Amino acid sequence: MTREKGVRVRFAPSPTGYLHIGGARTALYDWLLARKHGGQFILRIEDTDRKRYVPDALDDQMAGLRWLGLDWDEGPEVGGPYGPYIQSERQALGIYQQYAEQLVAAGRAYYCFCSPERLEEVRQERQAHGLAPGYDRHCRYLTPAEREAGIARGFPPVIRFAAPLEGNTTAHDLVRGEITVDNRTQDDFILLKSDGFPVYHLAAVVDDHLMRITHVIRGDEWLPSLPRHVMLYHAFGWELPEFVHLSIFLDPSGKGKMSKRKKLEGGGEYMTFIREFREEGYLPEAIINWLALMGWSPGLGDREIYSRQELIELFSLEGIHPSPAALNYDKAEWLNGVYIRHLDPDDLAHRLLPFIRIAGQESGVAALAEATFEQVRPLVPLVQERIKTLAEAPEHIDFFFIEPPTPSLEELVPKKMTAAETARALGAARETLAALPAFDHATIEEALRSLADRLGLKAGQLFTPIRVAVTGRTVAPPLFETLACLGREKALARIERAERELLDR
RNA sequence: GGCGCAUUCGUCUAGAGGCCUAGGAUACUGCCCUCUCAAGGCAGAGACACGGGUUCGAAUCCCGUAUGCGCUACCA
Repeated sequence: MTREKGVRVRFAPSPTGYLHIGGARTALYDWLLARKHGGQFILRIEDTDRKRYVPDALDDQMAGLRWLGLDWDEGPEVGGPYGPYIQSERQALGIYQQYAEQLVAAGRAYYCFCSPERLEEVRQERQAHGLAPGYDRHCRYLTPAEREAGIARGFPPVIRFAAPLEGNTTAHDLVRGEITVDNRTQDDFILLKSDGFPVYHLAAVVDDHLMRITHVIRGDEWLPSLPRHVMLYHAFGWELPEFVHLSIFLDPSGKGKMSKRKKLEGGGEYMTFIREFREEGYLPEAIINWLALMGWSPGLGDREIYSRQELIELFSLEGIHPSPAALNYDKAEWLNGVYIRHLDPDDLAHRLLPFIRIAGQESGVAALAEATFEQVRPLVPLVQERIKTLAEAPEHIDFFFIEPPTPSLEELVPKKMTAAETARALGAARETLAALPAFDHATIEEALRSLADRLGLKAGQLFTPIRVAVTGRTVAPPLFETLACLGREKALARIERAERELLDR
């Protein structure tokens, strides 16, 4: 049933906001289908609502898609044989006007001169009578003279679709099956607005046809208007594409629709824009993996990690779920951690660098803000399996760049030890470290472990004060690697500082 | 209000009439490992919305109820 050859799919966002997580998932499914079948993924911009236009939205949408690696074969900036790919530009060419007029000429559409005020009155009256709110088809039955009078009045008309007055319309959705509506429940909806711009229904149908789209994958909110689109295809005499309506995302509680940035019960906020995931230090490959499995399943049942290539190979429309999904941020974090751990250390260092610099700028720490790849690369093994997002890295390694605050006695002194004992242990450790022929992980570990033995201390009793002295905190990366990375000079100085702190009190 | 879509552990999901004592993942809890934190290993708790059918047999098919969501614009 699926026409697999020559698959052409489009992602058609409106530039009314930043690239949203739900939009990104739609784009991903489009892209996966196109890549799987060697077809084309087209980006089309539906900017027919000039009131809601947001200037930097388009750039954000494209940047988001590119960050995710969802490259489009036709669309803005890359061109293609069916352009232009921005609807306002197509409108300027008269494309929608032409097709709307074609329906008027065929008796399948008509000019409507009703004012917004009259439409509002009609709506209220119909509602008061328990009817579905909608248009009363007043202008559908205008005489030629009345039509002339309307035009003469100078009020720019809209063009409405003359919906069939009887019978049924049947539409198909690949994941939901057949949907049949009674045509009497359908409104004479507007095709062309009085400003000459098309309404979504006209623009989408015309462009999908003209661009030879084979599969329309879009949000669930379009399902109720699918019959309208089918009617339009029929009126034009065009072949129908396949339709797939994706269910929406719910907020993390699973109770409400997730739309704009919203508050969590706990008081926090959750992310909804792709740019936020990027800024929080998520890897695009992790987001792809996460999103792919949110609303679709390869049916294998026992795997969570899929590479981009595997997703392309396994993807199929049949695996798409009809039910809404609540965003599982915990899983996104976990997945991101998995991907970070699998990264090549050089690669991770490059990705970490901007986050470290930004953290430095925000905290006013010049050494962090000016961090270099050469400085960061040796620290990668210390953080790689400890971070879930790139943005968490700076807080793990900032003490390499800046003198940590003097630790408190409470942090410094292990349980069952006195301040004096701790100071003695630190002194012994300092002397041992100072005398070491080399200052690498293995040498340090061997020396410190045997020192603990000689002092009759447990490993933790010796290592904890050293860690606190050197890093300024009780939770830090493994000690020996940390010391080796810090360098002997700084390590010794910090230990000595802690000793003084212990003795002074 | 009308019309439509949906309903398996908290969450993402496997499940196409007997393979289900309902599987995996995440999150949570405990134990192990261990220089802290992680990572890793093991274990535990946790679901077929409800009610009727159909059938020898239903998470799977049908009907109803409930709940959630969507649409009902010269927005998309």
